[in-house]
Amino acid sequence: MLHLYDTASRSARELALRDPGKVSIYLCGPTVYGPAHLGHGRATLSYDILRRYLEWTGLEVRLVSNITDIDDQIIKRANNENRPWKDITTKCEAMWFEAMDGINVKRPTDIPRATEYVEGMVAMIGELVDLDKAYATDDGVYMDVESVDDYGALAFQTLDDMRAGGGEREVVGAGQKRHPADFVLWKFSKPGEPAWPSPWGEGRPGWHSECVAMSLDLLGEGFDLHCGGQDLRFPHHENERAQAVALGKKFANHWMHHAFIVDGEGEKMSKSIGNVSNLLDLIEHYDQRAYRLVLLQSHYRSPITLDQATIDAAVTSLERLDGFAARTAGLAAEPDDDVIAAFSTAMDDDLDTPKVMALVFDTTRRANVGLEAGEDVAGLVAAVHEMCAALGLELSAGSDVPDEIAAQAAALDAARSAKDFGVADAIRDELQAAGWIVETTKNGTAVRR
RNA sequence: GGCGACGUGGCCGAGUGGUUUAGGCAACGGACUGCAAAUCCGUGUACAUGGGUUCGAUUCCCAUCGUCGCCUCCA
Repeated sequence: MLHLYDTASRSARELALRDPGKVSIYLCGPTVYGPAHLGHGRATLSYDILRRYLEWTGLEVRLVSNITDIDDQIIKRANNENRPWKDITTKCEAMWFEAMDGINVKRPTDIPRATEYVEGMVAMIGELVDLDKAYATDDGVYMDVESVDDYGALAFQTLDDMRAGGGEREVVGAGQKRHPADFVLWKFSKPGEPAWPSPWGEGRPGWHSECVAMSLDLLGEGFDLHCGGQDLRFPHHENERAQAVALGKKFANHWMHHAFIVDGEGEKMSKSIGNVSNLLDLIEHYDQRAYRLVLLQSHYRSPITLDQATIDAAVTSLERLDGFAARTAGLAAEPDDDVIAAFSTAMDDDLDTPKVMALVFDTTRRANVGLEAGEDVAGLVAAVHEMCAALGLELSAGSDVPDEIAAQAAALDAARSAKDFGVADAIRDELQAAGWIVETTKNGTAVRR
């Protein structure tokens, strides 16, 4: 069974399942006000890998991932561009899923939108107010963090320590808050802003409430796993948890956080892989699988550098794996037990995908060696495919070769047999110029792309 | 200032108190090839700096330098 690092307990522990055979996961999704960037890619790819592995082990995964479609950033952009905010959210959501499809990230099983949950959030905030754990001010309704005993459990800091630091930062909503860390649950709207009714006045929900309402509604109390980026650990996840705790509800049983990508300069997010800073550009310019492979070759809790060289290296590695797939295309067998066992062991150890990729490459090499020696390597080949598939990495044995290209390959072989090397080289150059990968095998010339 | 993470060979990136190696990419040498490509074999004073613990540290501890994240709305 999977042992996964748990942020709250700060140790790797078994991912305990509330319901046997089923995994309930909540993943904080995007705010749809711009294109999906490379950072979003790491998030979704990391959890796609987790999800696929869990499914591979035979578990039924329910993955809820929300769309935040009402938020200050959205309003700001709508005002700047003088167009309806829904126009922005609709288009950005469509682009988001286009990007997700492009990097082969499976759709969540549930995709709730914030705007669909406003009533539920109002009801929840009402309960908090009734419990005197939330209160209204002139600009909204705030959560009283001091009413939550263990507030700071995910921040690893007490409220006093938090207050001690961050000196020069502006405290939002300062004047009327009971504590500087109190966060907004409901924001009163200004004229012209999108607004929903509430007992305290028209407004919109704060960011931290939607995930609580949605996760508890769709997954129920004590769901298995809550995921997101390390920057969400605090304040977002802390604040989600605070609301659930204040309501007396059991929240996530396990917390998983992934690290960021940085660019070659060590900045938080890449702005310069070539000209690429968003996912759709990346997919357009590079092998879609390259980013996934880069992530698989490092650990999800380590920050990684993503620059031109990193992507290029991954693209080359993929060509190597594709070449292997092409070379072994006809072989079919049950995957080698030992390899698969090693795979499971590594994955169960906090998703040790770097070790798994080392295993994939080692297995590939062993199979290549066996192949030349004329041994039966079908089990190894099948194991490579099994592992890659379980990680969402699809190997390509190449597309169909048109008759005319096959004819050229045959002509190349004929020229070589006749020791007519000038002709042979010319044909090879021609094929390569047309984008075909030309390989010489024992059975003659093989082409693919 | 507080909290968290991190500094590994040309690059990316795992890992470990001690004999032989993560893995990928690149480079170089070799096998194979008509030549290549692919594949395979082999090669490279690696573990930020200074102390300490230890028979022995890249791995543990302390300090220093540097990097990154969070400390109110960013994956």
